[in-house]
Amino acid sequence: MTEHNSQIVTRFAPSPTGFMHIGNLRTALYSWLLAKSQGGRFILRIEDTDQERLVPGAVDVIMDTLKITGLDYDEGPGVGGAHGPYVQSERKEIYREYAEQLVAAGHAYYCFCTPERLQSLHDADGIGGYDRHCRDLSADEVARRLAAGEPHVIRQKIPLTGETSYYDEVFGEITLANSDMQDQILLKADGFPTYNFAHVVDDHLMGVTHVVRGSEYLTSTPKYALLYDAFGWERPHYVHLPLLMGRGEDGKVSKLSKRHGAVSFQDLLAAGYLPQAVLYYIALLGWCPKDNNQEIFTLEELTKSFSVDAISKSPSIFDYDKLNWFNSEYIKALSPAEFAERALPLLKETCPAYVAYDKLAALLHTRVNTFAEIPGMVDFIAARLPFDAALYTNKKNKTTPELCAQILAAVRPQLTDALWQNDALFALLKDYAAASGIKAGAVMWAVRVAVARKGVTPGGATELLEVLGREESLARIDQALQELAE
RNA sequence: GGCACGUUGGAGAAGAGGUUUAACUCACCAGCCUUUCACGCUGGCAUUCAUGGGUUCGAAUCCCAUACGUGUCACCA
Repeated sequence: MTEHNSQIVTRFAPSPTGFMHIGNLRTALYSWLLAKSQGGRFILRIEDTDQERLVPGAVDVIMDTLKITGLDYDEGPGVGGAHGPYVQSERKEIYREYAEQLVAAGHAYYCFCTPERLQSLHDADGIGGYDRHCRDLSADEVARRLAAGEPHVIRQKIPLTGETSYYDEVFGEITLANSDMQDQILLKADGFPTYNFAHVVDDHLMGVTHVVRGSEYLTSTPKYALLYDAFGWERPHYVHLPLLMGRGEDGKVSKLSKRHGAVSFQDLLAAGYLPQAVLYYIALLGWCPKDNNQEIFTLEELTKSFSVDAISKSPSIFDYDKLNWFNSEYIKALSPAEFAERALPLLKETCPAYVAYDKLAALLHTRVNTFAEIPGMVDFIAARLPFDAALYTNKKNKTTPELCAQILAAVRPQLTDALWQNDALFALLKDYAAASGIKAGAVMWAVRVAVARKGVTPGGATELLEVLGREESLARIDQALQELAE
């Protein structure tokens, strides 16, 4: 940061695609953090200049996401501000004006080439740029074709020689030969600007001091810098972020995308992740707090420790294992009531009415990574699983089907209605173990397996009895006794 | 293919010439605890920082080359 005397202004400028990619969310987060950690302002701007990709309701998705995550903005759609409108399609006239200003100054030119001709310039791999066919058209010809209403675009006139550099706050000095840059399109034939042009005009007009975005823009930024120069505007500070990658099933790493699984914020929420778990997990991808604190629970804490110089240059791989751990930590941090509020609907939906939902929820609280796992964890309650004799043999507790049958037969008559509560049930089984000389673990194992018919359950034997209720428990034990006899 | 950027363990990473026998977290493994699993606790998990050179008394940290990876070369952003 070199600019301390004036206020920092950052922005998040997504295009409304209908979903919030997790990489975009991280960009929004860092952009927000940069502004807020310096007492600056944060702007939301919608980049919807591609008329062919308009998605209805997509702006709401963006606004909802920022709302849920607490990334509030000082200016933007819905809240207004002094530099509006904040939706690019509503600023169409502004771009034309500035583009023509550039043409007049000799930094841009009209191009009448057809999309077909442009297409033919690309090789088989789609590589190969514009040949600057219209760069030196005479003023007369341009005027004539314009008057004739010929479709046209406006392109940036990149210097043919020399090189352009800029300083990136993360990557340092970046230099590109001007000859390696294309005369990119500024204004499209439909009159809308391209991203390449619109964001420069808007960032300047909106007073953005720090541009925070993904590193895929690292090598196109010199062109933008040239645009600032052509206008005589002060260039902003650039903060390019390392990419978020995913590892595919083939083991290859590439830009995080749908083929890696759930990668949009709403997909992750739907998969049972908590908003803050997602937010704070991605905060740690490409950035590390100085104290290396892995568990951050508030945006304030994050804001306090955020600094641009701690952003890493190398791409990071999105790891669902760690996200799961994060999520389980945040779930554990929930109060029992908060947990129940989210878990209960799921339990009522999947489990029969005789189930003690509250007790079950309490058992699940510390054992769950995501809410989406719950149905799978309680499947044995929702319906009786098929008999599996192998479960009755447990090495550690030294159980065999015969022993289990013996235990169940002995215990079953003592299971009276009166003691249907975990502690009492537990005491009963413990007493039986002591009296019979059988290991407590074996007794518990027999009962739990008989009742659950599953090896891994969200609770011990008597906890499950309590959850299932007396009637269902006894029915399951009777069934087990019968099956073991056969 | 050109250009740009990157490279510390399976993953996130600390480290910014000597106090590093490379921190911490996830995952994994082992043990303990235990009414199973989980939780919790304890311990293990890179003699090595992509490779090869060089600079230096000394390098993960500086330089060069190579390899590999990623990004980018659209009337998409």
